[in-house]
Formats: sequence, structure tokens, C-alpha cells
Amino acid sequence: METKNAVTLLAALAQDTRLAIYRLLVQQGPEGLAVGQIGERLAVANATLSFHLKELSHAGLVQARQEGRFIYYSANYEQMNALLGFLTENCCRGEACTPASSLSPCDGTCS
Amino acid sequence: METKNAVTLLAALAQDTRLAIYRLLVQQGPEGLAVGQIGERLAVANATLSFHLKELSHAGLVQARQEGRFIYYSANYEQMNALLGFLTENCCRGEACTPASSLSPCDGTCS
DNA sequence: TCATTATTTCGATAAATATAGAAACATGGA
DNA sequence: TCCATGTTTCTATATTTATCGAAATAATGA
Repeated sequence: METKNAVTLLAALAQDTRLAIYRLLVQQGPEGLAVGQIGERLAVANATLSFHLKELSHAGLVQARQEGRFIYYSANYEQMNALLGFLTENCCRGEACTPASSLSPCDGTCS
Repeated sequence: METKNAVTLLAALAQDTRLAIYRLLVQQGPEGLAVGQIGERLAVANATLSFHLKELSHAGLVQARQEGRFIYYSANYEQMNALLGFLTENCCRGEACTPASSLSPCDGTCS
């Protein structure tokens, strides 16, 4: 990951509404939620929600998938892992640092 | 960690200069670097650097320690761990998710 | 096709942020 | 005490960002 990329990604999360959206999607697992459902749960206006989803999507933190007339958004776990790796890169010049962690989605059995 | 806190923390990192400062300090380990040294390495003006260090410090991502007439800044690893935990909280409703990682400073033997 | 529902774009406004030169403020040594 | 060095605050400016109402754009089912 490059610096520019990491900044985009961090900026995407550094905002109340977007952080709430992302965390909600992380909790939902791979299935995700439709835009309308997200807006309902978080009480965010249509235009505002669309704006923020675009930001998150552009950063690669979430992905969209069409299903009927609904668009489902879900968290992209790999992107978060890449960020964690970048932030802890060369920690203490590589000496005695606990390796960075990994976040993976559930195995698909979760509802 | 609370949402407001996490946003502050992410916003602190979501900026070219500050991300560079933080990563530099992570790589330096607990010893850290003096303000002047940071400014030299990253080619940042005094006022700008001071502004950014204040932001990082306020977010708790770095800490300062006076030594002679120098002020050394170093990374606060615990704060980063708290953030990682927050971001991955209740992932997939707790089902089958890899637990969040941990980042720890070197054991003190690194120069 | 037409009506309905879901989502995005447009336009405009208010607020926050990054930047740096210059001045002010510490701190330690002579 | 006075000087030199290191760091922060002040002031001002240009840029970016969040927000939402209203209109526009898809996509589906009848």
C-alpha cells in the first residue's frame, strides 16, 4: 500500500457517519445491507448517505453488489488488513515487534 | 474506545504529513525523535510540524518527553491497538472472525 | 409502456483544516 | 544574567468537506 492510498483510506473512516456505516457493515458480515436499510438504521438522508458510501467505496473499504432493485454494500476485510500492515510496517526497525494482525470475514455461516 | 475518540484518532492519521510523522515514530521505537529531527527528516516547516504534532499528541497516538532542551516524541502503541479493536468489534456478529491483532513496541533492546 | 421504488447527482451553504512567516516563549549553558 | 537554540503560538489565507432539498437517473413489476 502506498501513502496516498492509506491517507484516502484513513480519511474515509475519519468521519462520524462513515465510521458508523463501516462498523455496521463489518458487523453484518459478507451479506451486507442495502442502502435503504443503512439509511434507516443510522438516520441519514439519502443524498448524504450516497455521498459517504461513494467515499468508502472509492477507498475500497466497502463493495457494492446489485440484487434486484437493491444495492447491497458490505465490508472489504482485505483492505483493512492492508491498512493495518502499512501502519505497523517496519515497527521498531523490525526488532521484536508483534506482527500485525489479520481480520477475516466469517465463514459464511453467519446469518 | 468511543466513536468520537476513534474519529479523532483516524482524522489524526488521515493526513500526509501526520501519517509520515507517525510511521517514522513507529519505526523509531520507544526512544522516539526530537522535533527538530523529525522536521529535518520530513522537510516540514516549524509551525506546520508543531501543529501536526499537537494533533497526534491530542489523539494520544504519540507522546512527548523532555530531555535537556529537546522534546522527544514517540509512538503510543497501545492507542493503535485500541483503535484496531474498535474497528473490528463485533465483526460478523462475533461469529468465526479472526481476533484483532496487537502491536507492541520492541523490548527495549533496539537502538 | 407506465408507475413505483431505490439510489445517485446537482447546487448551494456553512464549517473545518493545512499551511507558513513572523513573533513569542522556554530551556540550558556560558 | 544574557545568549543561542528549540519549540510553540499568532495571524491570515486557500482549500477541502459535510450536509440536505430537489431533481434526475436506474431498475423492477404490472
